[in-house]
Amino acid sequence: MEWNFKSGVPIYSQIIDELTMRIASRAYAPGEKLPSVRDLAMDAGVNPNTMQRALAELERRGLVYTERTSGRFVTKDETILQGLNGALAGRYIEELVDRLEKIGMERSEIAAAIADWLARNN
Amino acid sequence: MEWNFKSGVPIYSQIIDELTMRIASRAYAPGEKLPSVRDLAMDAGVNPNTMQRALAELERRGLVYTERTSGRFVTKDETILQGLNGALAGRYIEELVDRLEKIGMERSEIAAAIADWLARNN
Amino acid sequence: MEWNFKSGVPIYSQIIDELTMRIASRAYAPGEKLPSVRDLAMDAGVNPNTMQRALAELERRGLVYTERTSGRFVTKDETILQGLNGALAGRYIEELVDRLEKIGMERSEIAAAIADWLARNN
Amino acid sequence: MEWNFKSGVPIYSQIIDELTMRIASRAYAPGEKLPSVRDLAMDAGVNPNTMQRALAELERRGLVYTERTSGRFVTKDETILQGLNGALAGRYIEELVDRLEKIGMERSEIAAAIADWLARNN
DNA sequence: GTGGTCTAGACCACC
DNA sequence: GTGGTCTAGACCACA
Repeated sequence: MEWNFKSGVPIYSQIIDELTMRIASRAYAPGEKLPSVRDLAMDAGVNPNTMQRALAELERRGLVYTERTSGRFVTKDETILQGLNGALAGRYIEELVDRLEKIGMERSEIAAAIADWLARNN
Repeated sequence: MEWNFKSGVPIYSQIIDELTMRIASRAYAPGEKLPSVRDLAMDAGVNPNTMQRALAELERRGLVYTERTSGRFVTKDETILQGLNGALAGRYIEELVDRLEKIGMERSEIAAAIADWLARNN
Repeated sequence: MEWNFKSGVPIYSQIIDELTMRIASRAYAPGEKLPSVRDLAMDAGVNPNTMQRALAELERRGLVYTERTSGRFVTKDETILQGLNGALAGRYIEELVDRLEKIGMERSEIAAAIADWLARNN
Repeated sequence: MEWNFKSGVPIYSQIIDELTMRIASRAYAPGEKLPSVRDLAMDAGVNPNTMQRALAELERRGLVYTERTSGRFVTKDETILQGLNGALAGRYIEELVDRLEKIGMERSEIAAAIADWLARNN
């Protein structure tokens, strides 16, 4: 697993994104115990407090839950996990469209380009 | 314009990507004179040698050309600029598909999700 | 049992309140022997002198009595215990009304809100 | 204004409660600029980070909003402020009922005691 | 000046 | 060992 942080964006926010992605992709499976805050922090090369902050936010969003003395676990709520996929997909698609519009493509061209790409790389 | 570099990826390569994007999006218009290497380097907060290396590569790719005594200019070759758009678009689309596959979506779901998104955000 | 002391209020006074509450709620039953001053002090994390002062005041109020050689006991006088309930209830109710007035509610609104709450949580 | 913190309860959480109360009571009026994080922190005798955390939570709840470089302001959204009153009132009433039940009173006695108190102190 | 982020290091409760 | 809280102090962007 790689932890590449862009400058100019809060690290804790990038951590949230990365962990969200791992949960959505089931790299961290539902019900699975996450590494400890300290381990995750060391792995990512950040301060435990920073990792703690990211995990607290994930908990607020219902993606993980805390078992006081034994650790944090990925939610088993499939409703949340499904919604997660939809939300992430939407964000990613929007980012693509933004990028393509930024280089001057119209919505119709974008749709065509994607359809074309998918046809050629199926 | 922002210069946010990810760690773990060669800076000069990220510079190439950024400048390519600016040329493709016509932020640097065809025939326009680019800022000096020194200015670009300072702006990006990198060593001038690094910026020089990136520009040399762009020149090799035909995106810019050097006027010996007066500086570097964006190519006016529309064929190249058009091809650039296609290439960039392809890379972006591929990245999206990768991301969506990473969170467990099938090609068919991906196509559906994009079509859906475009329909809802037209 | 928890002993959480607010700063800014004399500890012995908070101890009196807490013990009064325990007696009113029959957590310390009528006629029951209280723990020793030293034990109570250790449990509350205060100086034995402080606990002693609080117990003396409870004795003055007739809530406990001292059996010279065997310790302190909760009063068995039901009149006192009943009065205690009334007094405590009055204090609690007053505190609630104060709080609600502090956030801008009128007496009539307060009465309505309480009635409403009791109806919904019966 | 007093800042008395109970031990055993996170300070930032008590700060949230206190500030919520001040907003609900219009001690901090809608649209009013709050003191700076640093000033509030000094006033409460806590670390600025602790105050920051509390304010971030209030912002998440929509009670305050941030104007990047000029400070934090109380929301002007009357809907939120009204809802706040209801929520706070509910919490306070529940706490009273809990207390009275703890000293052995039945719901019917509680209702009677409150009605009685209000009648005597109108 | 403002809010926001990050780190380093401490201490606590829980089991 | 686990998560949670708090402090002290630094640095940044913004206007």
